[in-house]
Amino acid sequence: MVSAIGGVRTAGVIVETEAYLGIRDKAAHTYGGRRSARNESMWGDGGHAYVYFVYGMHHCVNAVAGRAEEPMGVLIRALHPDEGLSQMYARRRRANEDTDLCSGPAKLCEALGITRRLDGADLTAPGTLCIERRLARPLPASAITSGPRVGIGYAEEWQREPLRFFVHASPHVSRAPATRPS
DNA sequence: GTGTGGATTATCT
DNA sequence: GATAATCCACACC
Repeated sequence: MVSAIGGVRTAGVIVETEAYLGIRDKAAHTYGGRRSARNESMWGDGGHAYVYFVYGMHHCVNAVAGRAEEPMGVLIRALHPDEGLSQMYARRRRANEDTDLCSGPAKLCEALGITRRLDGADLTAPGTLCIERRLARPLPASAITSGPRVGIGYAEEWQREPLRFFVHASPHVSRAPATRPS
């Protein structure tokens, strides 16, 4: 994932995501067909960004995945930063090491300068925000682990669905693999 | 190292 | 008026 703001590129390899499965997923902003100005871009065609603001101070970014009128998305939870690190440190004064820059959905938005101004951006074409192929070859499936999603305690049975995906060997994921849910 | 609670505001009811 | 797809600081072990 790449941002280019004010001519400065910052980028990293996506190492952690969560899936949100549309109107039937209780954890999704679009559960039950809820549609509003805030989540409008989730209802557009896939390949665009959905950027939202939470907890009065944080932004998070999704890649919209469904077709138009199918509000599915992939929350980008962590990156392995590999370009524009000095700019990331400038945006995140509190970070002391590379693993503090993008190891969380709100952190990576701060590091890449992503705000609601970029809501709806086309991720498939070069621009201020886009997703590029950054690895020479895809990771093997064995490098990726799934587990329960994070921060959605209100979602009842959907809470435990293994819809979080992360590269288990990466030190840049947002937290250690979840210990078994009883 | 681990656990707990405060910050802070857009958005919806 | 309540809630939220989070992060950070600080207390305590």
